[in-house]
Amino acid sequence: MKIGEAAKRSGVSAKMIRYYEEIGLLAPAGRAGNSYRDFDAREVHELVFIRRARALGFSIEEIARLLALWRDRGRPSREVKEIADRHVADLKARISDLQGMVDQLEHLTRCCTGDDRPDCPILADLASP
Amino acid sequence: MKIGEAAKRSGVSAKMIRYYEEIGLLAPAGRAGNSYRDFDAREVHELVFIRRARALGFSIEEIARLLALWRDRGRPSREVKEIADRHVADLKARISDLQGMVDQLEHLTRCCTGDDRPDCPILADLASP
DNA sequence: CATTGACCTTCCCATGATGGGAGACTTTAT
DNA sequence: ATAAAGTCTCCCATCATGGGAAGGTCAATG
Repeated sequence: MKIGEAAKRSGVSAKMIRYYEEIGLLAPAGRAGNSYRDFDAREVHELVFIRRARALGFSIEEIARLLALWRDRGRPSREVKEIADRHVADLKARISDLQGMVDQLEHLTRCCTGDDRPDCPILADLASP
Repeated sequence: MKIGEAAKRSGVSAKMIRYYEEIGLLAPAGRAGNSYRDFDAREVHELVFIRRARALGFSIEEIARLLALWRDRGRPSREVKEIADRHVADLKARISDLQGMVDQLEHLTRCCTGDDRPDCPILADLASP
C-alpha cells in the first residue's frame, strides 16, 4: 500500500512516516516502481506501535529502544521495564515542576483582586528583588 | 554595566539577553562607545522579572504582555489576572495529560515481572490492535 | 607602550517532533 | 486525453536555549 493508506491505517501522518524513516527509526520502506514507498501490514503495525508509544510520552530515542526490544523475541522484560520506569520517573518530575508553578500562581491569583485597580500581587511578585 | 555583569546580576545568560532584545521583548540596550551594550539597574530589573516569569512557565508571548502591564502603572489588575488564570488552566491541562500517561504506564509496569522472561505486558499493549 | 587574557560583537548551527508549502512527477478516474 | 489526487524531495518555521567561530575591544601587567 502507498503512504497515504499506511498513514490512514496507522494514524501516523505521511509527513511523520517519512521523518521516522529519515532518522532511522524505521527501516527504509521498499519502493514500488522505484518512486512511491510501499508498505505492508507489518510496517503499519510498527507505526501503530510508535503512535501509541508517543501517546504515552516516550521520546523517539526511547521508542527506538522499545522497538528493538519488541523485535527481539527473547528480550528480558526487565529491560523494557527499566525504560518504562525511568520514563515514569521523568514524567513525575515534570508534573512536579508544573504543579509547583500552579501552586505559586494560585497563591498569587488568590491574592489578586482582578478588578480595575492597578494593584497586583502577581506583578509585584515577579518584580520583587 | 556590560552584558556579563547584567547576566550575573539578573541570572539571565548573555545569550538570552541578546535574544530577548532581538525578538523585541526588551528595548535595544544603549551602546557604550557604539559597540558594547550598556545596561542600567532598571534593565536588570526587567531581566529578573523575565527570569521569574519564565520560572513560572509563562511563554515569551505572555511575558511580553505582562511586561507591558507592569510598565503601565494604571493597568487594571484584571488583565494580569486573566493572563495568569489562562496560564494556570494551561498548566493544569498539561499536568492532566502527563498524569494520564503515568497512570497508564504504572498500570502496565505493575503487571510486568521485569525479569529475564520475555513476556511483557508493556510491549504487548503498545503492539495491540 | 605592547602584549595578553578576558570580555564583547555578530553570525551560523543544533536541539525535538511536527506541520506547511513549493515544484515536479505519477497514478487514477473521468 | 485530461484533470484531480496522490506522492516525491527540499526547504522553512516553530520555541527557548546553548555552542562555537571569527573578529573587535578593553584592562591590567610586564
